[in-house]
Amino acid sequence: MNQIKATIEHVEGTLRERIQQRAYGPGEQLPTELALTAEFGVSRATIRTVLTRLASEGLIIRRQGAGTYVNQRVGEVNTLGGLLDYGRLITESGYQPTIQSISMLQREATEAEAELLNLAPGEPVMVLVRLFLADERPFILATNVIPQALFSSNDDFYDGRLPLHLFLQQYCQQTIAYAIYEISPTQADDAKTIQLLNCPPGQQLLQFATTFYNQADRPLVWGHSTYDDSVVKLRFMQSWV
Amino acid sequence: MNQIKATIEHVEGTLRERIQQRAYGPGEQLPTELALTAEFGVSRATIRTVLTRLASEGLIIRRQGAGTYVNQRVGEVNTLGGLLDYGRLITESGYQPTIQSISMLQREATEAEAELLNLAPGEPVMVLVRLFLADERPFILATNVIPQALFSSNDDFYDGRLPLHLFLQQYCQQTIAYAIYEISPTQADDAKTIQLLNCPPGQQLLQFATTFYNQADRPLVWGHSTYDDSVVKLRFMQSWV
DNA sequence: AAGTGGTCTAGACCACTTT
DNA sequence: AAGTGGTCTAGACCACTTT
Repeated sequence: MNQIKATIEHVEGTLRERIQQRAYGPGEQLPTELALTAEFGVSRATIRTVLTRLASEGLIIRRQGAGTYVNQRVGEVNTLGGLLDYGRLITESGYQPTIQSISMLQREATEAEAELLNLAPGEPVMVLVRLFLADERPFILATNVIPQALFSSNDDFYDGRLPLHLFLQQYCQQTIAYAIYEISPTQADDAKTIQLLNCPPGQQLLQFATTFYNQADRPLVWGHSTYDDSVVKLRFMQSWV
Repeated sequence: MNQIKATIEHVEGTLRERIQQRAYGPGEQLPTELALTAEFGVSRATIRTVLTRLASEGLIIRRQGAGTYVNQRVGEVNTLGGLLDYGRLITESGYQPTIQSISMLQREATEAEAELLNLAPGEPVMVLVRLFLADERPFILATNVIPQALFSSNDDFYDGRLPLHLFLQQYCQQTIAYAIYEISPTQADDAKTIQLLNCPPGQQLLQFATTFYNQADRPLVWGHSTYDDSVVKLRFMQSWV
C-alpha cells in the first residue's frame, strides 16, 4: 500500500543523497549494479539508467571490470548540474547565499533584446536586476530580460529572489530545457556595478551572456551577469566516457 | 560476412554524421525510435542508449509524445563535446586550425605543479607550450605540464601539434577520463603573451587552469591557457532533461 | 576463476502529444 | 485514436579487471 511509483527518481534521489552525505565518500566504490538491483528490487536496466545520469555529470566514474566509484574530486567543483542556478553555485562553494532583488521593471525591448528573444522591437519586457551574495559578500550582478507576453496570469507580486527556473515555472508556466552561454572577460567600469559589487574600478570580472530556451526552442530569457571571481572561483568538471 | 560488431558505435557514428552533415537539419525531427530500430536492425534499448548520449550533449532534444528533434541552435555553440580539444573548438567556430609547437622542454616541477600533479617537488616534468591559430590568427596560448614519469617509452620525438588527448594516448598510453577547469578573467601583461597572441597590452583575456585526470583519479596534465576571445567567442550549451 | 561493468535482445505498459 | 518517447523487466553474452 506504500508503493513508490517513480522508481527511477527514487533510486536516483537515494544515490545522490548518499553521495552528498558521504555515505559513499569521495573515491569509494559504490555497491555493484547487481547489489543495487537487489537492494532496490529493480532490474539492472533501471539501475544503469540512474548510474548513466550520475556518470554524465561526473559525479561517479565507472570502470569496466573494476566497479563504480564516487569521483574523488567532486568537492572541488562548484558547477555540478550547471550554471542555471547561482544560488546553488554559492551553496556548493560552501557559502550562505543571499539573493537581493535590486529592481524589477517593465519597459520596451531594445532592438538587440527583441532580436534575441524573437520579439518585435518595442514589445514589452520585464527586466529583473538581482544581486547574489555569498556570506554577505556581493559577487554576481545579474540582469534578466523576460518577454512580458510570457506572464500569463495577472499576478501583482513577483518574488524576485526565486531562482530563475522557479521564477519562470511559477509565473510563466515555462520550463527551461537548455541554455547557451557566452563567457567573456570584462572589468568593473560603470558606477552601478562598482557600487553593487563593492569592488575597485578596473577590477577584472567575468561576464556571462545567456539565453534560456524551452523545449520548443523558444527563447524565454536573455540575461547578462557580471561575476566577481575573487570571491568564488568558477570551477567546472567535464567527463568523457 | 560483412558484419559490424560495434553496433552502438556504428549507430552513434551514423547519427552524428547525419546531424553534422544536415541530413537531419537543425530543428528537424529525427526518425522515431521504432523507425531507427528497423533501419539499423537493433533493439530499441540500443537506439535509446545512443539517443541518450546525443541528448546529454544537447545535440538533440527529445519530447515525450512528440518526437526527437535536432537542437535548432547547435550551430551557435563551439564547445560541443567539451573544451578538451582546442583544435575542434576552432573547427566548430568555422575556422581553419593551426597548432604551433612553441617549445617543449624538460625541467623540475615547481612546488605548485608538484602539488597539483601529486609529485614530489623537483621531480622532472615535460612542459609543452603551444599556440593555437584560427585562420592564421593566434588566439590561444597553452602551457601543459606533464610528469616525465608518464612517458614510458624512450621516444626521441614528440609531435607537439597533436591534440592533448592523442598526445597522452600516443606517448604515455594514458586516457583522459575527466578534467577540472577554473575559468578566470585576466589581461595581456607579459611580453611573451602579447607578442605571441599579437594583442595590445592590457587586452582582456580569459584564462583556463585545467587539470586532467585518468579513470583512477591520477592527475595526468596540469595546464593553463590564455584565450583571446576577440577572435572566437566561447559559447557553451547546457541542457536539462 | 570470479567478479565487474558494457552491450544487446524482445518484449510490456505508461505518460504525453498530436491528429 | 494513434503515435511518440519514458519506464521497466528478465534475461544473455561479452570485455575487462581483480583475485
